[in-house]
Amino acid sequence: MGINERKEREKLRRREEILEAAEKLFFTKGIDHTTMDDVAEMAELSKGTLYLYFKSKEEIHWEITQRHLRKVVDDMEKAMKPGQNAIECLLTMAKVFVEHFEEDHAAAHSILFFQACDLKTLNLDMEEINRAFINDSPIHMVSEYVKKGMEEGLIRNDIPAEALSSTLWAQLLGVMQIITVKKELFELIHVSREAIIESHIKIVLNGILKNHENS
Amino acid sequence: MGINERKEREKLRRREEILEAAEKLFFTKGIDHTTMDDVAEMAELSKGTLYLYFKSKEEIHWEITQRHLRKVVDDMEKAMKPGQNAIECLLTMAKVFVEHFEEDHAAAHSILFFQACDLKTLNLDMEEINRAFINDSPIHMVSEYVKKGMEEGLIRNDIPAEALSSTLWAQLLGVMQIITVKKELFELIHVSREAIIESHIKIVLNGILKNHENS
DNA sequence: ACATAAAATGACTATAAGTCATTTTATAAA
DNA sequence: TTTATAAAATGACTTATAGTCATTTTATGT
Repeated sequence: MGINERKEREKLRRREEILEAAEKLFFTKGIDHTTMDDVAEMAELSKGTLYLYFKSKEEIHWEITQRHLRKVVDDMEKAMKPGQNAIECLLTMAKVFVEHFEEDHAAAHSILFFQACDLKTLNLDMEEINRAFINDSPIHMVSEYVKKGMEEGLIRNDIPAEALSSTLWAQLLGVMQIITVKKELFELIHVSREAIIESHIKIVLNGILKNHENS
Repeated sequence: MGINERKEREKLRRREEILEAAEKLFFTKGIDHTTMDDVAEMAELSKGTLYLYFKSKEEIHWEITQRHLRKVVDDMEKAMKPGQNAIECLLTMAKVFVEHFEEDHAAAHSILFFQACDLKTLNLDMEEINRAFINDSPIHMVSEYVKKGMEEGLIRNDIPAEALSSTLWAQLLGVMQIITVKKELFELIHVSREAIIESHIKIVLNGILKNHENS
């Protein structure tokens, strides 16, 4: 009785189609200006059907963001070169992340939206939060290399690895957010996007390196 | 003919009343759950009247946020003690800012909202942006003390002061954002709010201090 | 061919921002 | 005091869009 299996596949495929339609629209007209009617039309389905596959527009948005983040993690892993030390790895990761923001504005917008979005309003269950943030998100990879860096004696070890990693992630997102949404402001004060990123990297690098004077 | 002056005062007063009503509601029921009808009722006016004084709900929100930021700057200035060096001043400022976030959740929410909000969607004119971000915002004060710190030889001077200040601000906001909206996530991985803030301060402090080995 | 369950539909409801023709109020002029 | 006019205020209405649900269509098994 392979019919149920086939139906299951078809349901997943339809889900995919909806996500693809939504992603295309989010990319071209922006999330805020994409309505559920737009998504339904693009997916060649009725609006009601969308709600059989997703419980809200936000859930669609959330799923697409998760994909973007998985893609970033994937690209980060590909960019790693053997023989790099932990610091070099972290710098590579930051570079890949920044490039993603430049190359895919819809992805950037999505990631920033959920970065700014209150977890409570998403009412995901704990398992989903766990999976999304601990396993699929770059924050997990940051944590991995921070630990490695501490073991290698390159990164200061007077801050717990989890706290330090979360902080690095939060700081980078803060920087990416401000240069993305407050672009005009920085033009006004003649500070370029690149200058801010460079400044961020310099500060953080200096901030996390083990100080050989004191250790 | 003092009538026009009196009318002008009354108009400003009414504007104030609307902002006060809105702020009260934002504080008690949150911005998202406050409708313009709510504000109108609280201000004992009709909804139409609100739109004679503000062009949108967002404009009311924006004005209230500006007030919160001015209050923060004010408190920062009060907290300064004579004889503090630039680094101590910057630490005091960070402390005051963090305390504000703890004490007034509505203010925190407002500030984070506009931090995440695209400048373009606000369509403010350049003058207003200038006033808001360059004059009234804590970022200006950060910049002032960063420059002082560079002159005192305490802060590294291989990064332009404006870029460094903007970065510090962006990083701190990124950290405040994540600990505010992703509280549950950090509970899950057993990292406290305080641990993240401490970690942030340590990294940044170490990151901006002039390295006496290299200079 | 028929019965049943699963999937899909789209007209409908709900909510809330923003508008505008009309009414009310305050001031100035006759 | 009455009347004309401008300023301020009103609230019913329009618009936009997320989300629902009774009904219809399609697919499967008997």
